[in-house]
Amino acid sequence: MNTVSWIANRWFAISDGGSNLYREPNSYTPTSMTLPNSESARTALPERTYERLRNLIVRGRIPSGARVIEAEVALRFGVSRTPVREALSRLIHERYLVPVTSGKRTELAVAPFTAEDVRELWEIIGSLEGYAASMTAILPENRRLKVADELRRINLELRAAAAEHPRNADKLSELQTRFHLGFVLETAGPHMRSIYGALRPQVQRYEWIYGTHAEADYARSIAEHMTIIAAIREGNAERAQNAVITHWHKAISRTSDVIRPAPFASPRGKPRAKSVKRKM
Amino acid sequence: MNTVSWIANRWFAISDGGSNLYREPNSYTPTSMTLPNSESARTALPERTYERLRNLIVRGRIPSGARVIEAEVALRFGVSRTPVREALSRLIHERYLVPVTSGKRTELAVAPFTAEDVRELWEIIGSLEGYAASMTAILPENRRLKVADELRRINLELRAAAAEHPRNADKLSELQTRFHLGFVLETAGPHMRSIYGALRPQVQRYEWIYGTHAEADYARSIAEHMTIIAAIREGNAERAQNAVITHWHKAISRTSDVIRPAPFASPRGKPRAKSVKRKM
DNA sequence: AAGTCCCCCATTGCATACAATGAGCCACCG
DNA sequence: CGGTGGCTCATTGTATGCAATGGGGGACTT
Repeated sequence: MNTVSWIANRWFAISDGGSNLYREPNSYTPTSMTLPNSESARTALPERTYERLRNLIVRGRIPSGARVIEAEVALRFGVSRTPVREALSRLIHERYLVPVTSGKRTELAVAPFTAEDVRELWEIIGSLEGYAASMTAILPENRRLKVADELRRINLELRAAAAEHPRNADKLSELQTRFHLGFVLETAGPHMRSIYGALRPQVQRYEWIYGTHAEADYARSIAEHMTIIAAIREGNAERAQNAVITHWHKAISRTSDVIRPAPFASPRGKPRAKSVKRKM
Repeated sequence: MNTVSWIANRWFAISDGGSNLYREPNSYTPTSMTLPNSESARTALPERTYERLRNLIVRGRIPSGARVIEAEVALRFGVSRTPVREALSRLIHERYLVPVTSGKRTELAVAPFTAEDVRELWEIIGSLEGYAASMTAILPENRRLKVADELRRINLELRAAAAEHPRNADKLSELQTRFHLGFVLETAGPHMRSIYGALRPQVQRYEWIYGTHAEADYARSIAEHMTIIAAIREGNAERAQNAVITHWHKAISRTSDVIRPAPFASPRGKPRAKSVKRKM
């Protein structure tokens, strides 16, 4: 009765970018969206595993609702379950993965897309970016102008990418992310980087899905970006903050409109791996 | 030259509250600040370990700068290193712990108090709470009034606690936290809960230290709280948001003033545990 | 054929084993 | 007596072992 109905099937044969086995025709090399993390993360493997998995999720390679199994990831990535476990734990806390079982053992699946998530995430990121934009707008003029120029460049790239046929969802969502990183990182301290770095890819995940819809509109978003750039250029903190918050508010409906209510469940019962063997 | 100079000594013989070995005379039973986390966290042990450690840090029982050692925690808590590792990883990402080594092996210490942290944390939490307060202020009148009454009750408790001699830093920081939780949780979705739940105890940690200073002022803070309550009561979203943001801005200087620049380093060299043995 | 029960195994949770690293200390040398 | 280089062990990083759980499918009954 309380069954989670959106659990999808397995995600096999997925190109990763991490282990460059295969690169899709329409692929776009990600600029390692992980923020320049001053002090290096704890270790290599858990961090790397986290990034690879998150990239797969954000860029739709592991679809919403798919089960994610520790041993399977470990096998595919060629590491033991321990670092995978650490990565999964982090992905749970950042809400890329959600538990799908009731009992003690927690089985995991990629979080579904929901309209409530859009509203909440967009509001939160609006607040944070609004503050960041206002801080950026009061930087010394030379830095402001440099940021504005960079943002303008990215925005033009975005316009070009939106005009392509077919569109490249990887590239589009990546450029949108880079635009916002462009002014947020300018003034962010370590806490902001940490929070924003965990949150922004959540948004990017929705942007990616948005980009796969043929009728997706980018013109309005690009125009709103220009307002933000102008405010930063002229050094008007309040206007910059308002422009950012307005941008995100307007984006809520644009995005919600193309979110499918819920992906379908698997054909019969919950799929279980046929056999996840040891390293072989 | 680049040595981390604030690494303090070990934290032994610390009362926990978790394993109720010993309760200090001036102690205050914490209302498990962990947010009501709808879907249960992954498991028992890592979550529980995380909470216990975070509580020890927030309430000053493991002092800023102290080394935290996996095996030692495991021993003291009576669990294996695996769940401890998961907890530590989370505490790192939420910036309660920081790496103190340069090489590959990451040794950990409790994050130092810094004035930059205060500024950044207070600004971030101000943005988030400002939004939350504005949402709370537009709730239906009956709920608003209920929230306002609850906030008023907590604020009076806080005033009473501030008048005690000697003051109880545990109780004071706990009440401050509960005041803010009082309106944030009212409208928070899962993402906000997750972010705020990781961030708020960081602030509480500073509030705790603040509370240990005899000359700490609470009157102004309590008065600002009343402004917030009034705005929520009358349903004025903009005023509520501004009241909250102003409150946090004013708190920045109050708090920074009592932050010692840096705790001192250990007498000679970095202390190492004499021997952390197996379960015995 | 439909229903029910039970057993099996896929998967997780936790503990432990093993390898690697690098900081301090001691011995030795100047 | 001060410097220095190598050794040792405290501590972390990763892998693996082992127990527990519970969902699903197959076997059995009717």
